[in-house]
Amino acid sequence: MYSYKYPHPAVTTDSVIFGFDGSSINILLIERGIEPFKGTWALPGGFLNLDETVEEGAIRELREETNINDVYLEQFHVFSAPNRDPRERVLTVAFFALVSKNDFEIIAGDDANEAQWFEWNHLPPLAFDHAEIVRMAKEKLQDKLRISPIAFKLLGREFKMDEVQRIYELIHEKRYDRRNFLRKMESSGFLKKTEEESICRCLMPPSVLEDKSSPKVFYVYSFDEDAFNKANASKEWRKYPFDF
Amino acid sequence: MYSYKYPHPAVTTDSVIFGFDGSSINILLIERGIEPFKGTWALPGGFLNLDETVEEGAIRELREETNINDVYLEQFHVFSAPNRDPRERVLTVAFFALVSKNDFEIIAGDDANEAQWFEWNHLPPLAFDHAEIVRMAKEKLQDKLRISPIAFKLLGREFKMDEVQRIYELIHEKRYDRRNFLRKMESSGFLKKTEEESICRCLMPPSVLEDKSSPKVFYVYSFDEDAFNKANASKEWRKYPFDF
DNA sequence: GCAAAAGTGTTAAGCTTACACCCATGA
DNA sequence: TCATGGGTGTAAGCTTAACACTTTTGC
Repeated sequence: MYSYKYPHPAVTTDSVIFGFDGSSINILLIERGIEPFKGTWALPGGFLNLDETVEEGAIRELREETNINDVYLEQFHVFSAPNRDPRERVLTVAFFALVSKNDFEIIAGDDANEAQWFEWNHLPPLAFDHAEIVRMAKEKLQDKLRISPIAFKLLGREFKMDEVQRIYELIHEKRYDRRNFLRKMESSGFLKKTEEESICRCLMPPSVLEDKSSPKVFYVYSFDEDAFNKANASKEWRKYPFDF
Repeated sequence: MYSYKYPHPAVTTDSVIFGFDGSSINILLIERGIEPFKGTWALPGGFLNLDETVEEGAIRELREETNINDVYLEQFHVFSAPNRDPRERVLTVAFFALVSKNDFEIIAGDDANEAQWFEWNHLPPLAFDHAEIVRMAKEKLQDKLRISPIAFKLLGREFKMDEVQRIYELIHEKRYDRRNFLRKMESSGFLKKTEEESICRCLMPPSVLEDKSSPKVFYVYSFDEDAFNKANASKEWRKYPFDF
């Protein structure tokens, strides 16, 4: 037992993991294996250890519960309604994470029966106040997308421009003109167009590569994170290259 | 004594209160009356009660420690390094608040020796990790200022346009052209220009009002919060009317 | 009287938006 | 061959940025 002179709340972290699969945005949920809300879908997360920061706790829980490692993670809000957990006073620090869905093999662990992706507009009923947490995560993601090149964290190292456009369209719930989108994105100066030669090697399935009869060329891009960080530090760039 | 099966961190709230006095931005600090860091300046804040949200806790602490009531308050980050407080594991939810400095009479209360405003670029050494908290608060304030009409919370109900401009210049550390600033601000559509007649009544000291010899007319504005909220809800407005 | 602040328009450059056709690919 | 996706340019409208002089006020 741990005793304190004054009452202390329990503290958890919960993570809204957004995963893009090339055509839709998904959120990773786990089915709770223990009470309360046993059998209900919930955000991955859990109690904070006393020797770790909330960031470290969130990362650990992701690894333990879903087998997801090494992702972009950002805290966005504390949810603290006194009765949000029926067991005791539990305050949660909410994070969102962005991943390329296909980069991970999801494996449910620990006190989760199952871990599964859901299309982000068709989530099942959620435990606790997790629906509210998801709602706010979407809002914060939208805001953040406008001012930083966060979209690329939903993609692999190389990607086609229309995948980027799809992400912006899904998050902002808006359609964009293909040519205008391309032009503005390229003019940010942080996207490298991969040499056409290498394109075939990178993205085509082997069966296609072997057929030398046609070029099969598409432009493939990668995000130049170093260039961005340098420009960002010196504050010498257009106000909002990623505001669409 | 309060006992738990698992260890729980203590939870506090800390608030960075930005106050504008017409020419500079200030931060309200208290001098700690108790150990640790007794006699050192620190952000107002304190331990969370178990029957209140973090927002309610932050508001209560402000009232108790500084006599500030009824302000705009927004949480922006959780600071959770395991050793940030020498006493025990303490995790803090940081808020920032915006006030018109002259609206409040600051009275130190509780476990504070004194409460005092400091020009925000000349703060004394701070207790705990409060310098880091202030640093991040300034960053978040800058971001938030770009996308929302938060500047007006630093001003009274009526204000002159150059006060608004001064706020933007101080926060973004940048000078703006007076005419361009005025034009863009007015074109947001959310500023009401007070009738010139009423200006004399509102802002002039009585001694000046009695001297009828000259008009003493300045344009005075107020922010139309209702119009903004309505427009904001319907999402039918220019992308960033407040991005300077 | 003099220094400081408030009022006021125009122009050029840059950015955003709208729009249509051709070619290659895969079914 | 037909539907789909990917590649490409231009013109109009809007927003921003740069710029100076006059009047009023407070000292």
